[in-house]
Formats: sequence, structure tokens, C-alpha cells
Amino acid sequence: MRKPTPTPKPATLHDVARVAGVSLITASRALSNPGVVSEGTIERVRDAVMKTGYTPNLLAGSLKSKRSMTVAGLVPVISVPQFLPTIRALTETLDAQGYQLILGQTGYANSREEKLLSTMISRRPDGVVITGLVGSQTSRDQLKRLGIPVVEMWDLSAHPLDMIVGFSHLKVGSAIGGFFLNKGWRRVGVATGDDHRAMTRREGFCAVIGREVPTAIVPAPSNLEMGRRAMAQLLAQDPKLEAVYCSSDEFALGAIIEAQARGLRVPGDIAICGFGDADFAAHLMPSLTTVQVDGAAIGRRAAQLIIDRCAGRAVKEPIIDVGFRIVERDSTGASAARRK
Amino acid sequence: MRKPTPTPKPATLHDVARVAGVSLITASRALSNPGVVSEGTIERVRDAVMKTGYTPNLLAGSLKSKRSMTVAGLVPVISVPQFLPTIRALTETLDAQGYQLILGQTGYANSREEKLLSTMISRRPDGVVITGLVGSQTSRDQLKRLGIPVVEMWDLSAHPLDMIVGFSHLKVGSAIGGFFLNKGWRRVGVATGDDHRAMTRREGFCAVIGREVPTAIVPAPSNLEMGRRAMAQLLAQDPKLEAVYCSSDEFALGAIIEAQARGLRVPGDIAICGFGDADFAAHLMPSLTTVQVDGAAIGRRAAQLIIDRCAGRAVKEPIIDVGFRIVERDSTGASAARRK
DNA sequence: CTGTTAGCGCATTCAC
DNA sequence: GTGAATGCGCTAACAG
Repeated sequence: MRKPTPTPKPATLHDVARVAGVSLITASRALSNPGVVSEGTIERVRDAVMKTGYTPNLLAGSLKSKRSMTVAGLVPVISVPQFLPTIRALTETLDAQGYQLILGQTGYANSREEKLLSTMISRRPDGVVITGLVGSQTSRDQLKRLGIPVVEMWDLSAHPLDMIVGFSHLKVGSAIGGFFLNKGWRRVGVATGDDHRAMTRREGFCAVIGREVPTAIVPAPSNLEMGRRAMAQLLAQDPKLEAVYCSSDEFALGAIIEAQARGLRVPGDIAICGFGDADFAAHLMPSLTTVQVDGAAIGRRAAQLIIDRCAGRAVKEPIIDVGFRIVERDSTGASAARRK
Repeated sequence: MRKPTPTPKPATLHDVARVAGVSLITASRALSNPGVVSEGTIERVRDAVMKTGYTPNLLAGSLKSKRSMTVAGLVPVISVPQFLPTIRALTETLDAQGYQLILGQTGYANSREEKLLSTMISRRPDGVVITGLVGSQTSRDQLKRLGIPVVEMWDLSAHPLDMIVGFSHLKVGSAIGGFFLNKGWRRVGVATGDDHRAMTRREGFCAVIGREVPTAIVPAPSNLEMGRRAMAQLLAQDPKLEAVYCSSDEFALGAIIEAQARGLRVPGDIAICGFGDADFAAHLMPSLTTVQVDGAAIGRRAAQLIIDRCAGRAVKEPIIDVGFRIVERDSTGASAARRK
């Protein structure tokens, strides 16, 4: 049985000031702006802080100063490996400037995005970073009204809500399609999550191929197990598929395993391309051809945009394309060695 | 070039009350405690909220009510897959009760833990969830003084700071050691991260084996690449090693790859055991023997403890052992087929 | 360099 | 059911 209602009243700045024998505001300054306070005073205030066990109340400070030193960050799901480097870079870049990232999960459903955004905004962040384009008009209006910097990321648009850091999913799709065509593959398929960005990549892919292709769609986020099922589905549609593009590396790994389990050689009988360049991609057997995106750079740049604008600096380039590149490995390799 | 200083003054509850033609407090109640306000009034207030584009300021509300509806969560590094299920379960369980998880990364360094904790506490969370045991006395004192519920997790202790949810790393180590002994392996090694919990597992392992064993230590968090290097190091110490325990599954995968790259068969020439039961563990070639821990359960239970205590309910069981189990797969399999 | 005054936006406490 | 006053803990603005 543990303490159900502990009530040790925490010290306030008032207590510190009293103990230090200075006024409230001097104590405040000694802690947050030591430059304008004399050495001796700072010393006495620091002592008082120790004695009283004072911990500042940022809720109160933020209320008055109108700067919370927090940035709201929205991601679909935190456990999707794809966004981890971005989240990490965001956290660290912001932290270096004293900002705290407040993470929220929208869960690939726009309804939740709207609600979550409202909750986040209630805590008065100094900036907002959001995965994908802000969909709902309500949310867009709300963000604009707030007048705080907003960065959309992991996508691109000529007319962002405010600022944007990402790359073109349409171009990624076209690039993969072009890559497949170059290899001479015509019987191609797509296994994809159903989120907007992945669907846009599929669109670019089909545009280049020149027609709708066999497609297996799963609810995002896709994973290894779904990859196995999706591959089974695709092979049912066309047993002689030459190549498949999968919307994530985990998904692609599942596809490879399923293909191998059916006695197909990868890439001998069927080639596979993923997306994301996960840690493990280079180390699989066969190593996985995939699309590399610098997620950490997205996070860093997004954080920097927020920081700059919070510091009152005008941002010259509010639309940043970090690009992407296809990393060709064994899972699409050695076309000479392929097929019956 | 974008707006450097936008200043659309956001609506306050005061504005809402004025537009609705009611008093401030009535507007407040209509929004946060509709039960005690008449239907018509609620209607008018809701209308006024729309018209004004009002978003509540939780900073102000929390300052007065002394409940921020936030919970601080500290993890070593967010991008370590091991903790993702825990983080996710925490987020979702708390969210269901209206709480927001504020995540912070301590980075496996206690110095940062202390500083981060102070920052977090400044935002007056209603509870704190922290990975591992709180090390520094300063931090322990600070947390106790605050009088808010604290859950330590991913470890166990007879004397937690407040509450704890986890399992015994010493027992995990012993269990793996016992498992190896049972298989008849005596020339065994350990590849481990240098964090406290991993080192404790190693300790338990050595205790059962009965001596210090060849060990490769890498700075946490361990990853695939380090696994390759660690395995190389271990084989240099003892080329005839029969089995290796690795402190994470990513680490173990690296070890397997390095072994295979050197022409060793796994488990034919050398057996490998990981820790964590990552998604991919079951799908590797060979599938990976590892230790399964229910990370999501840890998150759920921890969140529930916080929620209960915030609701004023006394917690009868402040020490929760979620246990673990060894999942035996091919990487330690078929001892009959082994070795020269 | 230091102090005084005045709120930030809201919820609690008491009245009606 | 509704309202008026009060202050949560701190900092911006202006004095000295």
C-alpha cells in the first residue's frame, strides 16, 4: 500500500527569494538571465534554490512569457521504424536549443489527427511539426490562426500550410517504375500500405509502367507478416510476376520470405524492391534493393526551420526537397542470371 | 519569404463568454463540466467557441488546477526497437484517460537523466515513468519531494523509489546460462551492451556458468554492425566458441551474419541467443533463439499504476514482475547436428 | 544592478 | 443554475 495523497507543498520562487533575501524578480533573473545580476546575488539565490529544493514551474512561466519552449510533433505511429531517425533528429536538434518535443500519434486516421492537434495546441507549443500534409480544413485554419511556425514533413507540396521538408512520393514511384522498365521487367506488381504517401508512390509507379498493375493493398503500417500475405496474393493474381515493389522494407522482407518459402529464388525468379532503406536492408540474403531517404535530415531541417522562426529569423527557403535515391542491391540484381 | 512575426491574438475564454453572453465561469463550466449547466447555455457557449475559434489554454488551466494531464516518460533512446512496444502502450493507455505522454531521451548517460528529469518536472507532470532504476540521489529526492506517482520500469527492485514494473535481469542471465549448460556447451561467450541492465544479465550468466567468460562489450545501444564486430572479437579470443549470448536481437543478428561470413554454420558450428524477441527474430535464417519480454504489458501496467494513483486510488501491488521466457528457435537448435 | 506593479488565462471558492 | 472575486507561479514592463 502506497501513499495515496502525498502533500509536500513544493517551494516557489517566492520562497527562494525570501530565503535569499532578495525580491521575487531578482531571484527570477538570477536563474533565467544571470547576465544582468551581480555575482554575489546569483550565489545567494543558487544557495536558496538548494536549500528550498526549488524546481521552477514552467507552466507559470510559459503562461506569462507566451513561450512554452515546446514543439508538437505528430507522427502516424511511433513504432514505425521509418520515422524513428526523424523523431530522433527532431528531439535532439530541438533539445540543443532548449526545446522539448511533444510527440503524438495520429494513427493513420485523419479524424484522430484533428483531435490530437487540438489537444496539442491547447498546450501552446511554439511550433508544430507534422507528418504528411495537414488534411482537414479545420486543422489548417486552427494552425494558421495560432500564427506559430508549422512544418509539414515527409511529403512535398507547392503550397504548404507554412513550411515543408520532404520529397516527392510521385517521383519515387516513377523512379522505381523506370528502374523496373530498364531491367526489362513488364510483369510487375505492387504491394503497398493504404496510406496517402504510399498510394502516391504507387500512382507514380503505374504512371511510368503505363497501366494499372497487380496490386495488394494492406492497412498501414505494413509489416513483415503482411508482406508474406501480400506476396501470396500477388502470386495468385499473376504466378509469373517478374518484379514487385513493396512500400516498406519490412513489407519487402515479408515478400522475400514468402517467395522463398514457395521455392522461388530472389532475384532469380522474382525481383523485389522495398522502400526506406532500413538498417537491416543491406544485410539480408539477398540484400534488399530499396529507396533511401534521409529521415534524420528531414528531422534536422524541420527542427531548424521551427527554431529559426521562433528566433524571429525570416526563413528564405520554406520548401525543402531532401530528395531520395534508389539503392541497388542483390534483390533486383544479376538480371543475366534470371528466369527460366 | 514567410511571415516572421504573425500576431493574430488568439481568443480566450473571456471572449467566448462575452460572445455567448454569459460569465467567464459559466463558459468554463459549459466546456469542462457540462453536467451542471443548462442545455441552452451549453449551446450558446458552443456557438461562441466556433465563432471565436477558441482553443483552451491548458497552461493556464493546469496552473490553477495543479493537474497538467501529462506524464513524463524517460527512455534511453527512442530509436531502440526494444522499448517501442512499451512507449506505444504507454502512449495509448494514457491517452485513453486523457493523459499525454511527454517523452524524453536520457541517452544511456546518468548525467543527462538528471538534467532531463529536472526539465520534465518543471512542466509539472502528474506522473513520471522512467526506464531503469533512478540512479542519482538528487533525482530521487526531487521526485519524492514532488509527491507524484513514479514508476520505474524494465527492471526490478525490492525497494523502488515508488512503484516498479519489470523483470529481473539477473534471472534472465541465469536462465540463459542454464539453458546453455543444459545443451552441454561450456565454451561460451557474451556480446553485450554496456548499460546497467545488460551488464546485470551478463552477471547472472557468468554466475551460472561459474566463471568469467569471453566477453565483448560495446557502448549501448548495440546494433547489427556492432554485432559483427563483437563476434569477430569473441572468435579472436576463442576460435572454438560453442555458443554466444548477445544482449539484443539486432546485436545477435550481426553476430550470426559475421559467423556465417566466416564460414561457420549457425547453429552447426556456433549457437547464438539474443534478447528481446524482435519482430524479425522468428523469421531469420536460422530463426533466432531469444528472450521474450512483454514490453507492451510493461507500458500498460506502468500507465495504469500512474492513472490509478492520479485518481486517488491506493495501489495494492506497487511491484509488478512481468517475467520473461526463453523462446527456443533454430539458432540454438539441433544439438545432435553440431560440431566436429 | 535591483525592485514594484501588473497581469498571463483559467479554475476554485464562495455567494446568490 | 449562475456569477464575482481571488490567485495559481511566474515574467514583462517600467521604474529607481
